[in-house]
Amino acid sequence: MRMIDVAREAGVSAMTVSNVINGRTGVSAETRLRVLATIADLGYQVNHAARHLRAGRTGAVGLIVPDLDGPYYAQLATRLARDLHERGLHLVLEQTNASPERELEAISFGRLRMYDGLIMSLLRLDAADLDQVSFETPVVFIGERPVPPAFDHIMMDNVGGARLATRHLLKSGARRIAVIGGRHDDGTEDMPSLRTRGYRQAHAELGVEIDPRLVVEVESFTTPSGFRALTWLQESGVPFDAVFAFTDAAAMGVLRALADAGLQVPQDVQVMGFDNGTETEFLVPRLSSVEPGNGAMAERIVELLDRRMAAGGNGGAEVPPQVTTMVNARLVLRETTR
Amino acid sequence: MRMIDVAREAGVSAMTVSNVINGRTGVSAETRLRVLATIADLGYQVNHAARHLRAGRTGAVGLIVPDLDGPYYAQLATRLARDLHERGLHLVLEQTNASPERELEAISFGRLRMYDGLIMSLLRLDAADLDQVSFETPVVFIGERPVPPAFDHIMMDNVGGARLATRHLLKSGARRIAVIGGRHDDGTEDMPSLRTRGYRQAHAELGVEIDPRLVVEVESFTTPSGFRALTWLQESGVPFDAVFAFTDAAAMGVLRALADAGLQVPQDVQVMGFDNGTETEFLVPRLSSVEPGNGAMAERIVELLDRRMAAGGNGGAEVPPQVTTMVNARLVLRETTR
DNA sequence: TCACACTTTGATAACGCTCACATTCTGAAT
DNA sequence: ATTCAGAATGTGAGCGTTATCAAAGTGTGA
Repeated sequence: MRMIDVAREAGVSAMTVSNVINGRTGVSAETRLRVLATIADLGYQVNHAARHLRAGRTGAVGLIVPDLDGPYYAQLATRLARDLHERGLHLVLEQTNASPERELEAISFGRLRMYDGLIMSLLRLDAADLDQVSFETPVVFIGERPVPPAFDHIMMDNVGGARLATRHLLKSGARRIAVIGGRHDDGTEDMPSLRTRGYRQAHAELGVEIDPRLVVEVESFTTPSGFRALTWLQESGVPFDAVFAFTDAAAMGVLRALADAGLQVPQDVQVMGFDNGTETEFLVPRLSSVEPGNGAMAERIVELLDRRMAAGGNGGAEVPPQVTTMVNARLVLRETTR
Repeated sequence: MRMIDVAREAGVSAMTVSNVINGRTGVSAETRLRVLATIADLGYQVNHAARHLRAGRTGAVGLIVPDLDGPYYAQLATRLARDLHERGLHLVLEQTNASPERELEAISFGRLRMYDGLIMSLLRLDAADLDQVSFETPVVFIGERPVPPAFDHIMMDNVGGARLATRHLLKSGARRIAVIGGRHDDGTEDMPSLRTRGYRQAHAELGVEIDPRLVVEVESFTTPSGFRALTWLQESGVPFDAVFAFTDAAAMGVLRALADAGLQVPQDVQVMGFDNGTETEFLVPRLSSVEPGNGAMAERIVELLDRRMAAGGNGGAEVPPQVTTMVNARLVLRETTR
């Protein structure tokens, strides 16, 4: 079943059928109706491959994320899929497992051409690696790795959110806030560094000293990782009266480790997460968390991508690249804080 | 940059380049090396759209699931993506939000052609709806909805797993086991009915009566749904000494509701989940669960799909459709059971 | 009646690849 | 030398769509 078959049946040319299907102007209402009826009649469906080959459009948007088993990206994917579906686009998922090779592979030219647009969360690659890649495909980067200036980039309000969370803990009496995923050096502009910066700012503002032993670096921000980090901290004998975990997933591991240690939350130790995922509401005890504006962020991503897809490519003069930092982080206080 | 450009540069025809790229026989080692060198030299990448149009292959496998924000499908997707990647295939995700319209849309002919193969988890559609759809694309169904006999179908050991779980609860002294997601009628062959059947079998074997009020039907198997179900049960005043939730996600909601009610787990009430997701290990208390053989299931899915993709289509005489029921369900006992 | 603008429709040629088949080459057997 | 099998390589067509531009149809004013 090809377009030409529909055309023959409707007594028009393939071009007219194409025009009807793509909503182009220059088709009389009468013809349009006849063609539409024939399409419905024959149950015709366009061949995406042919359209892609000829027109260079695929109708698919790639989302490249480090993992999907954690709650954060799965929830982001769900939101994005919904928003893109409204615009007639598909979401195709690729996982990199946070490996630089897989990140590079995912943005390789051949792969890129599979998509009309790309939403990419980098964890390992940085600007230098990206410079080699010439993006004709519109891309929106999310996350905190530095990105070449030609690209759209959306970041959470990491500093602000972390500052807010830390202020709250300090004001509620905590004086020794362990930070799971923090960084000792403030050199890089990645998520851990930025959130640590907010943590430090809040301490500075309220005049509280930070014991560097409270800053626990971790390899990943998963639940097992959070569990291990807190177990290690506990065993190392450093006293603490609050824990700020840089993701909800890690906070879940922290809660588990605290329960194992027989510590009461929030009486003995307060706990704060980051992301405000749907699961926080159901943990025991319910996790207080930083809501970074997840819904607004997904909308903004799709909006930026749409704009750039309409324009054609990245860094064009017509559509200057946007760097958006979400600024609406707020706290959602539940049972793990006083 | 086209294949013909590589061919010209290497002093061969496009067909030879194609043969090299696709690993076909009939190319001398010398020529192959020269072509490969030229490809690397020019940085050539095949155009998937053209290949797809001409050869009818896409290199992509679709996974159609009701949701991704819950842990179960996200973890399944992660496993599948890994196994498929090993075979040079992509995983493309589509969510149906458990709506029949979206399920039908996902298996519509036009969509199907985007994929070399499809892994489909049905929740709402049944055999009658599927009969209308002529599948040329290889499909493997997962989950418990009945499926036309022409298709491959993989099911968990629902009855066995539920029986195992219920036996354990009964043997550890429970006499009033609430079942979240159970079915009162045993008519349909879907997941809730099958697991309820295992629950009934275990009771029959050990000669324990079931109070029908303990069988709580739910709309979905999410955490909020589990929470609501248990809250409702609690408020309705029906006594119970154990809860068997048909998914870990629902069990998580149950644990939260029990904590709200001030009930101790497992002293007052034992809790058992199903799926043995990665999060069970970190809940407070750690959730005992039925491990249905998730890893083996993902492998089996890919294996079946691969076989059928090699063969061409569904229900062919050469490759008779397989209905596989995984039989290796086992219990993983943690802290929510005695 | 004719010229002219404007709207609607159609013919043709790609897009880049691979299938089917044709051709050339190699070396051993006759 | 000649034949021939088998391996290596090339030729040409066409997958289904859409961009371009040409052609036909429609109506208006001189």
